[in-house]
Amino acid sequence: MDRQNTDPLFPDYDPFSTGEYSSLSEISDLISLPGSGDIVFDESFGGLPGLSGFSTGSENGSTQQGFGMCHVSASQDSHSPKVNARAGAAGPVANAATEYIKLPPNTLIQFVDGLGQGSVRYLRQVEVQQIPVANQCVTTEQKAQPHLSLAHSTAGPSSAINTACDPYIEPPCSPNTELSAALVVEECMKLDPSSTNLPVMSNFDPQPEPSIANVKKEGLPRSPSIDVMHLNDWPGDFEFSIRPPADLNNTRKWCYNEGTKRLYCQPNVAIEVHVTVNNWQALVASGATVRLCAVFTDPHHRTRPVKRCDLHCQKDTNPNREHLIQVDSSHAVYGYVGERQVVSVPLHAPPPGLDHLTLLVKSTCMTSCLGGPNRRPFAVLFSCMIENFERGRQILSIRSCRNPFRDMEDYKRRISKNHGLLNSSQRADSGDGTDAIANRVSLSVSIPDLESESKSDVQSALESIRDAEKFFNRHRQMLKEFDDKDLSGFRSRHNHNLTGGLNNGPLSRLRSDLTGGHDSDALTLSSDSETETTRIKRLTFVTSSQPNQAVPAAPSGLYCQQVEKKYEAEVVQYVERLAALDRLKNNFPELYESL
Amino acid sequence: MDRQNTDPLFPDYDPFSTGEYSSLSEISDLISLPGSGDIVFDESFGGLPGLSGFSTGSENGSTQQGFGMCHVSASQDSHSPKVNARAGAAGPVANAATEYIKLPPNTLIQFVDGLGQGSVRYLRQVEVQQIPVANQCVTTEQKAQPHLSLAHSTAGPSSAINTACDPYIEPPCSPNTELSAALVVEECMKLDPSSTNLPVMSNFDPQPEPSIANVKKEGLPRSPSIDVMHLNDWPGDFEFSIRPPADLNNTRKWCYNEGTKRLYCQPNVAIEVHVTVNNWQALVASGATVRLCAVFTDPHHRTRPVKRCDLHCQKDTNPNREHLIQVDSSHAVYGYVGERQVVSVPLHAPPPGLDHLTLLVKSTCMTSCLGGPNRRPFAVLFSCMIENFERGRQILSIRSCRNPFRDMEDYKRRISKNHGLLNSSQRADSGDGTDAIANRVSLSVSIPDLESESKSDVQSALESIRDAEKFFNRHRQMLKEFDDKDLSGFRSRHNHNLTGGLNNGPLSRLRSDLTGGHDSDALTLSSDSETETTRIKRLTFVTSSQPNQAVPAAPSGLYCQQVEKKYEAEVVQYVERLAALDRLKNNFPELYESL
DNA sequence: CCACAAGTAG
DNA sequence: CTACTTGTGG
Ligand SMILES: [Zn+2]
Ligand SMILES: [Zn+2]
Repeated sequence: MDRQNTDPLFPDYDPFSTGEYSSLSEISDLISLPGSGDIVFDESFGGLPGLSGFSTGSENGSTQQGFGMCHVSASQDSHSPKVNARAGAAGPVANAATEYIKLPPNTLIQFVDGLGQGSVRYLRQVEVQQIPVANQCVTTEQKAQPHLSLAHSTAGPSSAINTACDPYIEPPCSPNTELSAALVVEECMKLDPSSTNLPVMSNFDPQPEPSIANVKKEGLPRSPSIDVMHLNDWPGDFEFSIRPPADLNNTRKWCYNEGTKRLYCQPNVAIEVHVTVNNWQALVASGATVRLCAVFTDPHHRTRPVKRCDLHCQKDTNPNREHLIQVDSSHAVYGYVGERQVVSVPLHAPPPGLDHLTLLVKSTCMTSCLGGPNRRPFAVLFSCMIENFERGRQILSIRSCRNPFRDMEDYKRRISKNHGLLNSSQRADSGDGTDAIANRVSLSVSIPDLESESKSDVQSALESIRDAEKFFNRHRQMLKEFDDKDLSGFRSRHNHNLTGGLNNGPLSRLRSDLTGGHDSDALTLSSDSETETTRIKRLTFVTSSQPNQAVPAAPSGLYCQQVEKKYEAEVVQYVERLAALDRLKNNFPELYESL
Repeated sequence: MDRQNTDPLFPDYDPFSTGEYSSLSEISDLISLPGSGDIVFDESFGGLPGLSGFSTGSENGSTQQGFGMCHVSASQDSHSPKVNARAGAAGPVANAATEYIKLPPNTLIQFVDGLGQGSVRYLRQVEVQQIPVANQCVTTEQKAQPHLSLAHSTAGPSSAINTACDPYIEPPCSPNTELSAALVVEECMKLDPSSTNLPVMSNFDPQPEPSIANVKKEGLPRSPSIDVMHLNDWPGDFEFSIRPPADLNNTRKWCYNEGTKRLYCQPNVAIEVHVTVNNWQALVASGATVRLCAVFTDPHHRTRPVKRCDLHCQKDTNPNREHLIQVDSSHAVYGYVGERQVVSVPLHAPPPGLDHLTLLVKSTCMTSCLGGPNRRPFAVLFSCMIENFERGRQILSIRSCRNPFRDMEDYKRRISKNHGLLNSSQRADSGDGTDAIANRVSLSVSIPDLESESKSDVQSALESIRDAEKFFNRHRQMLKEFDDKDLSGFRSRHNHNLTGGLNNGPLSRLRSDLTGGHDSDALTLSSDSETETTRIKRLTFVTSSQPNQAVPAAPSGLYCQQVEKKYEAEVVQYVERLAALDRLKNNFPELYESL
């Protein structure tokens, strides 16, 4: 995976050029690994194009503010130390099971452990492999040596049950894995992820009796560290839950995808979110609040706080203008937990007849805002807080954009297309589409025999349709360019003829060319239903050098189109596409109508 | 022209809602017009969505920094005062001769004249009409009452000769017009611009003898006020001129459009610009410099300084990081003229054998940078400065973007397309393209008879080609959606059958549908050159209910394609497009090859 | 260099 | 809602 520097402001900076860097073993000497510890990537690292930070869970297993750490495990082989860490790559990251990014050279690595700290500038590029979540985090040489569990309390987000969450959000994983969604840093070497797979320890624990006082507070996450590593719904003892707007949406300002559980909304448009718990009295009496906090769903940016972009922040005049996520309520309290913006709304009993509270939640920036979310998808973490302890959480994935409906549809399309392409993406591609004219021949009706094909029927059908798309795409492009180029060049040369030109001038020649000479050249099209009165004067299709010929009579119900032989391939292909579509319409109307 | 609020951050704010505002006459009472004066729109005005400022020339007739003023002329009728002003509307503005924008209500208007100042909040919406440049600025009721010339010196930019400039740049206009490119504010009333047109006073003056000392400095623009209202080339006494990179460009980082005289370049990529004068000795001896200053080409933003965007400015670490336009030279001096960033490079004699100096000019932001140029095209004003007097100027229109080549081509395309559409845009459009299937019929071969058409031949040909484009576009879109939707729905329902399904299962049914049932249904295609060995097994085109029929023999050189009658229209149209293209290729190869 | 993403305008 | 614009990624 070659990642290029595409930063518009530093086009000449190549963070991944090779040849001048020392080896990883040099690094290991420099930092003289003491066995295990943490590596901190400082701000300068985060400022490098292509990478936005580096972090890992700390010993207490929870979140990390700002730029993170790498947990370092000393390898048995002292010559090839390995680093367990999370790395953040800027920009969208594919959901592939295994993903490699590269660390730019000259990254300043600060090493921290119990004995003190040091720093080292890492000079050589390195690849970072993302190990799928819910797999144990191990290094290559360490033969699947499972880390011992740190024995978290049974309560808390990591012991959640609800696994249905946004696809961007990693499924819940065992708290035993000290570093979930971990990355293995190693020197230019890719691992087969299957070799490092470990069985997932699913420690499902029965919920204790819901109560305020009796809960073991040591086991609950304390407020100053929001656990952003486990973005799974966790109703908790009080069955805290949120209900996104699941109903009538007459405006075009937001929409909700039930399948992906993602809310698409325009910025600064408040969305109703219903909050329910199982014991309003107890919670209200205890001063419980709902705390909202934005978190990047992508694990690579998980540890970075989600902020507003500078531009919109400056334009805003509200006192809470720094806050990306806001709640339209006079009771809303805006604050910070570390660098993370949070807004809290005290719980109060819902009005009689209702079992839920309604929060008017809005995002004040767009997911795409540069300098803010910066195209990184994020979610809002709804936490039920009692005395600064989190007693339940719910995730609402949010995409704040100008065209919510369009984007939701586009997303669905993309997903289904990716699914369709998954198994057939490796086939030999017919024609690379560099030259519309020259390649047209190669597109000629080379539909493989489906009967003897080893590929699945659906795949073959899909490829056929995809070919059709390419085909039309190419023609469209050609015509477009023709249109543009033609007239710009043409008009400049023949501009004097534009009005009142003679019939034998260049323009009339063009006209004649376009109409095929004169109407008597036109092929009469045989058709048994077209009447003379409805027939429109048509352009002819034979070249002017081709004399008109008698048209063979078409069988009833069929239409016979005569064209020059050189057009045969294209016409065949075109008609084939038409027919395939039509057949699908007839035989799978439910599929077709969904278009 | 209804302009809607599309600011993503204030979607609910409607600056143009009506019904709650007082009338313009109320305003007139409040400000009690003293005859004439200036109205100042403050920062809060500029912060409103849809408008970026309001300004006019002051009494000395030159530029205005920051938010500008309206010159107010008391009307004879005291009940309807009129305001002459320039208004700046955010966002791209069409180049139409007459353009209306609206002033949002509650705009704070500060009135300033010799007697003092006052302010008023203007409560009612107002329309502002842009009068084309080089027209006298008059108000409606004032019957074309020409302002007396302020008698500028004959030297200076406004008396320039060179009128060849970027299309975005307004042509030079007479200095007599106190407010060029002026706007007339009036209450919800549009004017016929022709009724206010005044004859343009073209005061072309012979150039005085070139010299340093003898020039009448009072007539030359002094440095603190850069004249941005006349963005035309003005070589001046010393024949100051610049030459953009007119030659070999092997990189893909920039390009130059000779026709529009616009430079397309990536940000932070230095471009060679050659500077020539007719007397190096005199200029160098007098300490002359070349001063570069960015100016928005659009008259609506002309008076606003061009700045870098905050994001890129913050990321930069150079001392000159605030400067959008930079010169790669150790002699470059960065400074400000008012709010405008300028960079000056002292002139020195070119090396022997050369007649020009080379400046390495670069833009550090993109034209599209939000918070900076913000998609507003700008140009670099090259001024030959001697003792803070401008003695010559040249304009270089610049577009700084990521894909210079693509954008240049796109621009050419757009221009030529607009030209092509200019006279035929009012024709009844066939099919609005909302439904691909339903509208396909309406697209059926309705090519008008070119012989009897009153439109020009070229226009007709163009329309035909454009129709073809639409046609292909529609098909492509349909196929694309079909592709996407089809498999997503299909796979979810038939996923269990994807491997090892029986031949009579749903998949085999789909396959059969796609292949037209079985191969024996295929129409054999009559063609006199296709051999059996090269023939590829084809999908069939008739529906399964349609029995196979004998294919009529095609005439030699022709190919006969039989299809169901319902496909007739589409096939006819398709073939027609093919043939039209081909004919153009044969008869106008020079046009075709330029594709 | 192409396709996609996503804001913007009519 | 459609088309266009324009940065981004492969
Ligand atoms: Zn923003
Ligand atoms: Zn910028």
